[in-house]
Amino acid sequence: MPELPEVEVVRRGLEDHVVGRRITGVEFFGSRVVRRHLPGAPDLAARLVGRRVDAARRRGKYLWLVLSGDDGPGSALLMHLGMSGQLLVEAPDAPDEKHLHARFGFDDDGPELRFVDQRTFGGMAFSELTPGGIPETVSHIAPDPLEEDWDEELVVARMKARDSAVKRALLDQSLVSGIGNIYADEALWRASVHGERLASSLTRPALRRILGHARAVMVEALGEGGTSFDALYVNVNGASGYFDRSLNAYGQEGRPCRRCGTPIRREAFMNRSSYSCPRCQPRPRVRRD
DNA sequence: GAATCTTCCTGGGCGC
DNA sequence: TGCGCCCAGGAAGATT
Repeated sequence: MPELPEVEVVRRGLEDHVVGRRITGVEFFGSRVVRRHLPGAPDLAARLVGRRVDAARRRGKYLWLVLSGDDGPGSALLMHLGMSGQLLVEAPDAPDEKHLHARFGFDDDGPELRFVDQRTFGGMAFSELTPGGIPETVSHIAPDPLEEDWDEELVVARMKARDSAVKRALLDQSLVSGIGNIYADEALWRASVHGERLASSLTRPALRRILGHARAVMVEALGEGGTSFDALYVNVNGASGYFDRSLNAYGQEGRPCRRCGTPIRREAFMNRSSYSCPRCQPRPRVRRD
């Protein structure tokens, strides 16, 4: 599924193939893809037609296309890929995908942009931008570790004040964005910390280490993800090479830990799964869910 | 106000 | 073969 590195690959693809082009046609298939745009699909389409795409930006797993023609901070088409969303740049005569939800045509009659989503957790909406250039509807989302103005010390301080499990804090997008279940497990494995440890019980250096590992693993994934996509195909492919070769914990149940050889365990956590090494990442004495 | 839980959704994989 | 169930995931909104 698309995680932050994959979303960044998509953003770069949009920068290459969509920015600078003027939208001339918009089609939505079904209403679910625009469920966060309360005025509905016709309203969203009307807001987009005739607008040029000036930039493609990202925070965490949110993507947005900055639209031309506004005074002030501007406006954008905000998108989230959810679990299975794909943004594809394709020839207009290419066959429709089974789970096609939206199609955008441009004034140069070149490749169109399509939003395809099997599990329909993804979606899009129109949003005004704040003076800082962030869509208003996601202004509560904290910066992600790959942003230039990422303030690690601020995040460490806020985590230190958290009376909840450190993995829960890592997944809280208002604290730090872009870290999903996979990268949370990988960062905690690298730091040799169990995800149910209370964030407030960890030392500041330990929290720094965890955040540093989260950033590092995403940078490494971005490096690999960036090479596995065709230039004309803005793709999202969670099953690409990186996941097969480089994961140390996530999805590795029963396989030997690459550090100590102990079989990786899987545990239920927050209605999903957590993977960790029983020896390197001992569970805290008092379990917190 | 903070922390936690529920809900949304589809299709692959599995057991029977 | 076909049916039913479980699981995966992010984030908004509801609940504690």
